[in-house]
Amino acid sequence: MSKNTTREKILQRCFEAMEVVGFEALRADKEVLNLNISKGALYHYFPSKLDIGYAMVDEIIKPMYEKKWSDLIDRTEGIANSIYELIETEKRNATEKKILRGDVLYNLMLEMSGVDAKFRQKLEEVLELQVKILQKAILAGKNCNEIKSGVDSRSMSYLLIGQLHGCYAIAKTRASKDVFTSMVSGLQKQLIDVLYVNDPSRNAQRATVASA
Amino acid sequence: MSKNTTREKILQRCFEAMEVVGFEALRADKEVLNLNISKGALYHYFPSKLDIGYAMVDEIIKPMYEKKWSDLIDRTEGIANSIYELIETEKRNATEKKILRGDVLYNLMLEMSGVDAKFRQKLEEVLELQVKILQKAILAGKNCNEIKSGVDSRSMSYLLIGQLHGCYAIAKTRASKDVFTSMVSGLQKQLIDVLYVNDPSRNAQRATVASA
DNA sequence: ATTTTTACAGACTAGTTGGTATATTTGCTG
DNA sequence: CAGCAAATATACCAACTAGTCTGTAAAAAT
Repeated sequence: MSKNTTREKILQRCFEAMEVVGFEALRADKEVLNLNISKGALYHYFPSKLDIGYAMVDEIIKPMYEKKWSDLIDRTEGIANSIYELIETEKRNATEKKILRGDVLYNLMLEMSGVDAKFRQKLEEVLELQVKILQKAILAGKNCNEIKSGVDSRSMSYLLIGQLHGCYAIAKTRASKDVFTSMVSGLQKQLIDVLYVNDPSRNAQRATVASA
Repeated sequence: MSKNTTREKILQRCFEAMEVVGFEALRADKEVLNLNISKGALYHYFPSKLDIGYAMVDEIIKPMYEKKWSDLIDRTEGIANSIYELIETEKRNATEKKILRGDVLYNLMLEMSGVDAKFRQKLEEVLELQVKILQKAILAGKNCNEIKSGVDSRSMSYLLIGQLHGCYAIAKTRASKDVFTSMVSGLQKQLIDVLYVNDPSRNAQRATVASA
């Protein structure tokens, strides 16, 4: 899978630790020591801790979130259904542990946006990447009459991504996976009212029954 | 206003600093030194830094968020309008600086929920306080036929508060007040579709014209 | 073959952190 | 005013932080 170079091993390990504790609390030298990689090697590949952070965003997080929405890229039909299904996946993938950690990108956004300008800019890129994919999909959904013509694709994309963020944040504080799933379900219901011409949850049910 | 005791001065100053940099980055001793209060006094009133945090949540943040939603407490009519107006206020109060900082409670939730159990529990209390006020209001709104009977008051409350959180988070990363106001406007439009029997934005317009 | 560059190792440092120990002052009570 | 506790000052500390320094072994270039 991964190239398994020292640099990539460092990055992966630091990312996994950062997912759990956040960036500021990450102790990069201690993490890599567990891989029998010395501090010298660490600072050979990365001039500073912040540079590890930048690399994590560019090389791990950005591709990760691009993949997350990849179902929507260059679609011309079945879009309403796909969006609904992607949100459904978000629920399915939730575990108690993941909810306690929250979403890596969202956590980083709140932690680092105010701390370092370059970090903020890189996180903004990832955010914008998601928004653009979603925006294009909503536009296409309007074209094929699956999505109501009244919705503004750009602001709806921001809102939807922000709303998902909200679900993660509240569920993290409530420390409850159930809170997360029920909030996301509520979000889906809202979308059916606001976004879709037809109700995609029916298709989803059909699909679920068919695959059972 | 405030009692101006040493303890309260410490708490207020630490809170103001914490609003900007977060809890972990707060240097309580250096903050109070600027008030000519020594480290000895600080640790006389608070056994540890975490205890300062707990006190900030209990004595400053909790009342702050209770006040924020106080318009909804024990109301029996004009509820849809009041909710709409409170969200409108959120937009009005936004400044570029505030958006860069984000919302104190939300920031703390993401920063501290995973770090300290007692902190999480205290933040959960504040969250729950807001949810309960909103939930009661939505219930009352259903009673007086201002809010659609189909909505579940509890999950809708969570969702609404989470959605506001989402607006703050995205706007912080985009570093733009405009992003915030446009997201909140989008949220209001959704609520009109999903929540309200009549469109409260018309009343709001009427009220705005009348007060001008 | 020799020089140069890359990749690493690990001891070391300067600065910071939250917190303590001890001494001194203040304000109250009898 | 004596005595005592609360309030405050200040020097101090151990642990920890990100990052540097010096050195070396292997690879690559010349």
